[in-house]
Amino acid sequence: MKANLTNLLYQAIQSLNIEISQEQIIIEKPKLIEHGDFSTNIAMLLAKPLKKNPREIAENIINAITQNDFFNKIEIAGAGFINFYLNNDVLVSLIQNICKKKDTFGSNQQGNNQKIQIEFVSANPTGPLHVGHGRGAAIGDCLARLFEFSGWQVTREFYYNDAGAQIDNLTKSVQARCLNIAVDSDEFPIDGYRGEYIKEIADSFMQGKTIQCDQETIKASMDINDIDCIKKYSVAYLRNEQDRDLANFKIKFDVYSLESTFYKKNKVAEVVSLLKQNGYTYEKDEALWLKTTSFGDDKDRVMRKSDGSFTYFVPDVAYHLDKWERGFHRVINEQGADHHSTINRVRAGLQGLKKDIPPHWPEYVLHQMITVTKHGAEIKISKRAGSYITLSDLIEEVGCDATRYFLISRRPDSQLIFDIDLAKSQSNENPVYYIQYAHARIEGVLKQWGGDLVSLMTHHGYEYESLVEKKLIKKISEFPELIEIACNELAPHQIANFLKDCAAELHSYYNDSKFLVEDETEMLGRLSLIYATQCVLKNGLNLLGISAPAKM
RNA sequence: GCCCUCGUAGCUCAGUGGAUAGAGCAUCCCCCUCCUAAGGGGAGGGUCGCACGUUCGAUUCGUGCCGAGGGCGCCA
Repeated sequence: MKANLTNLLYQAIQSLNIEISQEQIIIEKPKLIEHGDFSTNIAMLLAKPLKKNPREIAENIINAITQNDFFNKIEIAGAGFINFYLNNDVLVSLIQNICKKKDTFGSNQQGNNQKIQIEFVSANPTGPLHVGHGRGAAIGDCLARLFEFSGWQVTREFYYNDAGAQIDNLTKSVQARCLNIAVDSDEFPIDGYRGEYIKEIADSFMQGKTIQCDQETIKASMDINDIDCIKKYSVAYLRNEQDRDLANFKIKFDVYSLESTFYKKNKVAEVVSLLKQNGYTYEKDEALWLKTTSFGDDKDRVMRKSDGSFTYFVPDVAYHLDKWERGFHRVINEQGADHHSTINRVRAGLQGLKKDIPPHWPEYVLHQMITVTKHGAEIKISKRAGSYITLSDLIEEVGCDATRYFLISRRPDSQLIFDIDLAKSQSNENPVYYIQYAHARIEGVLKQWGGDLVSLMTHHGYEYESLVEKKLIKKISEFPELIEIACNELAPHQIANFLKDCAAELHSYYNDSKFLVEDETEMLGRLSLIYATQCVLKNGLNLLGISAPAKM
């Protein structure tokens, strides 16, 4: 429709002998329905070069517009905007098109079936997932759904460190708890993990239980000095717990990548020697450094510590080289903003390999911190995890749907306050229920009607005249454009906001008009509009991973 | 000190180079003889952190300052 309009304007302006390129014509969708379905500011842009009053130019343009099949009203407004109003036939076909496309309405083939990998959560198995992981999970999964809806072949991936210093730390903590050393005792490891879950793992280990993880069965040896077994057992225990939390959050990964595999397959060593060979490293203070300053970093970074082990970003570079070699020319990493310093290092490492990897590959979406409040006060402590609120705490308190909604509904780069009271105790006023209720209400009407849905795709003769109808039609027809924007800007929160607005328009319509009326033309016209709205709500909720109930 | 993100209504947050800056919560008023009131209609509430610049037009872009959070480890 936009292209049609651009073309229409282009023809008109050319016929006035005004020099212009198609790209200069910007079509907007006015915020207010009173300003029409489309508008353009072209007359204002032409005012300066033509040295003419913008309203006068607008008038000339309107007079030059030839007959067309789309608009029944074109007028000048404000400082020189030209507003276009769609005619009823176009509105009817917009609605019927949505009803016909149903589940696929809003989807597109922008991705052209190319591969994209989205890495998210990537929590190390050293404790239960916290709310920050939850935010990452919601954002990452929603991005994945958005890209699938946009014609991409998506791989969801989870990377974790199963070897480094933090795992040793976990092992020592569990061992200390096996020995019944209190967490506040001087004998407890200084940087040890102090949450209750460490005690649970220790107890379970001392009872000689077995754990099933990644097709491997691990039996607790009950031997306090069996460091290797404690390590394997603890990691498996926590991996299982994280998987359970993610499953409760309706999130599934396609691939899990382990840091240790990049050591085992010699990939880390290969990366190091390649960087050395390309002249991007030097020795200093018994450590090996990477010249990240060659790629815009403010200082060089240590790759190999003086104790001989590598810093975390070296295997990360190996991992990303692996992603590249697996054919993912588009990769998005979703992580907490506290990790933002890795971006430069990983990209610098990849550039240093001289493998023709683009400088801004991979892409990153960083999310800011979350504050959880209850009864007006911040809460920081959960019993099991000790120092933080877990994702499962949240899901248990407010449910999966509401948790997902609140974690996705804000821009990733703004700090977010998760108000448990709002999400839970005032659940009647909750946006997620508000949206779901709109969907269920429509279902109720359609069920009561009980007619053939096909008749909603072929009806004719009804005039959409009321303001509520026009606003609703405008809203739902913007859905495909919204998908493109959310996908291009990596901004899934826009879906949540859109759905809330869409539900609001529906509720207004519901209160304003009766659908199951005597007049068949009237009934079918209105029912087709709410059915189209239901399709949009359902598709949108699905992109957020939130259920669309038929009844509430 | 340097780098990144943010600063919009009492609170939580959207949004935009253009038309009267929006929503939810909270406050106040009104609406079920009627397809689900988990709903709707209305009222009040704003120096879009501050200043300067670019522009026909800035809340949006740029610079500086102030404030919040994060990063500046041979932690991840």
